[in-house]
Amino acid sequence: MAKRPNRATISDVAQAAGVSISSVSNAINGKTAAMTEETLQRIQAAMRELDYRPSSVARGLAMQRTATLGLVVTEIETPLFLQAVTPIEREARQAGYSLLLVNARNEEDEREAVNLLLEKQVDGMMVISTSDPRQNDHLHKVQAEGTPVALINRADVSPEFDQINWDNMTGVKDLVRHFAGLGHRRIAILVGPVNRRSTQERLQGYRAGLEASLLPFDEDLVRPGDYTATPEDWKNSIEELLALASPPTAIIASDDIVAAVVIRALQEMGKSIPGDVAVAGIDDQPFSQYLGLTTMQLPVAEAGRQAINLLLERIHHPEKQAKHILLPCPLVIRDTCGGNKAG
Amino acid sequence: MAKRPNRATISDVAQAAGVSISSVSNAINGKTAAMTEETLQRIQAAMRELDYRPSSVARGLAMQRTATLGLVVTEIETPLFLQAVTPIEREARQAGYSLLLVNARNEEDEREAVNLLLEKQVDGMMVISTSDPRQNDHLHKVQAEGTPVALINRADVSPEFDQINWDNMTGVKDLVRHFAGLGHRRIAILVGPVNRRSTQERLQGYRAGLEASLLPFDEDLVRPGDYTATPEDWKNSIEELLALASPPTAIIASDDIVAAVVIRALQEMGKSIPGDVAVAGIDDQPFSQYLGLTTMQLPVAEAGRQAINLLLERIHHPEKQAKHILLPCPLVIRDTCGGNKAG
DNA sequence: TTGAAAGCGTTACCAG
DNA sequence: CTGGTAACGCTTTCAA
Repeated sequence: MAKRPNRATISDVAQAAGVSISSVSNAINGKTAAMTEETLQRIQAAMRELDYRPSSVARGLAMQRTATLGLVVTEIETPLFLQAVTPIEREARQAGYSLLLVNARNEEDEREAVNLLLEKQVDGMMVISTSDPRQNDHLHKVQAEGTPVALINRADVSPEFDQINWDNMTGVKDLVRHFAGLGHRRIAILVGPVNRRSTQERLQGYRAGLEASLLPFDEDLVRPGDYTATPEDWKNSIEELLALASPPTAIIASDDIVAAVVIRALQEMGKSIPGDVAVAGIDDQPFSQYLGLTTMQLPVAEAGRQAINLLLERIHHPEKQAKHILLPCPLVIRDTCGGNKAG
Repeated sequence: MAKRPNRATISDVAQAAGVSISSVSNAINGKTAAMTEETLQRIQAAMRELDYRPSSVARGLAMQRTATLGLVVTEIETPLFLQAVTPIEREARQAGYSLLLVNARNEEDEREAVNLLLEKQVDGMMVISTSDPRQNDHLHKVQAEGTPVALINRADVSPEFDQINWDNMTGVKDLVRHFAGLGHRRIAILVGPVNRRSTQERLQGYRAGLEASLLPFDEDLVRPGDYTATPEDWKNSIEELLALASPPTAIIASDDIVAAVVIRALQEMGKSIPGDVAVAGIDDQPFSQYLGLTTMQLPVAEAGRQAINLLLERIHHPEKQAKHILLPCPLVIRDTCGGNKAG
């Protein structure tokens, strides 16, 4: 726990350059308008000489802003949300901010995480999580204390937060209509945890799609699952589905990984894809393109980009109203749904 | 850019509790041994009352340590290294540290990133990157200034840094021997960028494996590629490989994604896997298990875990010598190599 | 155009 | 056992 060897401070630089601390400070912060060329030169030389690096900690204390943003990510089964991290970090840094990353494993952990970020005095924070219903009172308090918050995939009803959400509803509706357009009349859907808002929206989209295609809704074709369901569970679901008197010719999986499992299961059962059964996923994970998987894209990176931009906007203009953005989930048509070149 | 409404400070608490600032500070930091129960109670009550949260910025300035660690990740094509982030964050937080995440897009960017972390006065930093040959002089300077550095996948020769590397050599050797043991005599390998150290090691492992299996080395079976090679490029490679007078019966892909492409290409050519051609990947990405892909695992999460533990160790005991750890890359035998239940 | 000095919120040392 | 007070490194205001 040894203290680090003292690095050069602003006063060292001032002394070396033979000027006052304020002048060095001004030089650092580009308030160079009213400064002799010579002084500036001397200061810069001294800084280089001493390998001076300003302390953002001290600066943070003095200015009451840290140039740091917080990102809280709920740890989920698939590393899906991690895809938002890279673009967020990029935009943050471009705007002169650093990123403090915190993982939250559950709701209580999230509170702790938020608290931590508050102690670190971040200038703003983003929270990305699954769409389970949650309490957001701690986040309201954060905003009340003056730290802007942007939410991804939370669908909080209050207009107070900047928010990005995905249009699961329309996405799945489009998917169903696409299948219907391909001639499918029995379209099954595997869904995740029912309490999750995304699940609800997808089911709505499913029904809406059927309706728009003049297809009847059949309870038997909806298989509830869970993100913790094992591959075995999903395989069983598939078998039951295919054992139906009138089995589905198309299956929408709850995510791309489940889709991959479904495809394997079907192949093991000797079914051809999409010949016997068409399949689509949800997510558009990186590997999906290599599977030729048709899927509904969840634009995670885009969500991150938009979230941080909203956040930055509001940090700079706290008086402006928060915005809610509903991101479209485009269909990515590849091979597993048929009708494509690879048919 | 409005200033945030002033939050309660330590002196507010002191005033409210009718004690001195020092006492509050002591209470916060658990130096509660020599304190009246009553004073403590009063202080705690005041803290709760005012919703007091200590400022880590101020504390950082006073203590010259920020309880923050930096993580520099080179942005790579596949999000492979992101798998290290979650475990690193977890361990960091458990140890009382926060994580500042910085993405570096290239070498120059890395310098900038490191500088940023230095300004933020992190107590230590980790760098994870591809194994291209690099200059590490800036990192040497960081350590010289007293900030410990741990490296993942850099294979720097100097003993000065804590380091985690993967034993690509042995891993690929094992893979080759596994194939040989299955009766394969023509084993092809697709490799990434040749200047990358991992590529070199894998080629060494490849040769060593052949030798150990008494198999001849055949230049034709080594297909150099590039992480930027398109799926088309890899398909062409496969076609050329299969057009050989004596075509391979087993293929080791340069990573799991390439393996997925290879598998698709083979399937499109009407080959069965592993019946006609066995395939293995390198990485063990999350999706690989759903493909039934046999692969050489790159224990990324484990590398992260070990790196941060080394780093923490050295932060607390700067006098101790840095350690180098070579992490084994175990084979994950699944279906695509044959010989397994799924044959 | 430059400099002195007062904060920023904590910790840590040293008297009382 | 408690309370002053001097750092910590920087920004900012106000004089000169």
